Amino acid sequence: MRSLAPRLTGRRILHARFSSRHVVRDNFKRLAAKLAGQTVRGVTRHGKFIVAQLDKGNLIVHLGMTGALLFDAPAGPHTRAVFDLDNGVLLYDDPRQFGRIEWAPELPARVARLGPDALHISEADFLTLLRRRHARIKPLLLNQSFLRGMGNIYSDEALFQAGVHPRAMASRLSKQRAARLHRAMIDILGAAIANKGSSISDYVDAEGRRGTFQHMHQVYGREGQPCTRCGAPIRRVVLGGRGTHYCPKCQRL
DNA sequence: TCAAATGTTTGATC
DNA sequence: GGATCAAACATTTG
Repeated sequence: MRSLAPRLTGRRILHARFSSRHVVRDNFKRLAAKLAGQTVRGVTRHGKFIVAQLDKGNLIVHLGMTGALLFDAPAGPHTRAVFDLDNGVLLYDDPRQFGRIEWAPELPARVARLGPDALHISEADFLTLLRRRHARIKPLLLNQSFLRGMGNIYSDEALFQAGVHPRAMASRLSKQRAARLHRAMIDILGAAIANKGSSISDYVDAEGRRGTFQHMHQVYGREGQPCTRCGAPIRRVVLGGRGTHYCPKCQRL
């Protein structure tokens, strides 16, 4: 977002073309026709969705797990969309094709009706939401209908910082622990943004630069390595189908 | 060589 | 309605 918005806002889309049925569910030609000649009036974020407001309607992009929007990069084997702009070319690359590109006159319900943003929810509201849920906290943090914006890495890191076990029941968290988790989410997301994200294998921003937050991970990807706080080996389990990393000593159930 | 892992969402099923 | 799990896909790693 930080590198994308300044570069894209105010630009005109001259022409667009697509090559992935997975990423683009619409008819390619129909979507291209919707975009041609339109100017980007603004770029906003709705949880993990990127929304470019056009003269008419919105171009909605989700990067999935491996998607990337890149300015003036050479097209490669995983280029799924090409946007010719009046100031260069914007590519959408996505090896696994879990990402999505679509156009809509208004935000579709599944984008508009996500939970509150993890970066903006108040401590009191967060506590209220947690109280209503009979679910383990880690998978719940990943549920975008509950809270928008948290991904797998940052959920593990926030739970570690807050000292909360990933299997803890949301509704049973004490007010103090919920407050610590709220603080940790905002801290972790803020630090990750400041460090331009976590480049595990191939994540890059719109200018093609890798992030550096991966060097600051305390638990994610550190299975078997000593906890930076207590020295106990970091454990990896699967919760809700996602790899989950935590310190069994610092994060008690 | 092959099984398992990877940053996400959805749709089915209970 | 809510919780849980498999599936969509390509590539890397052990």
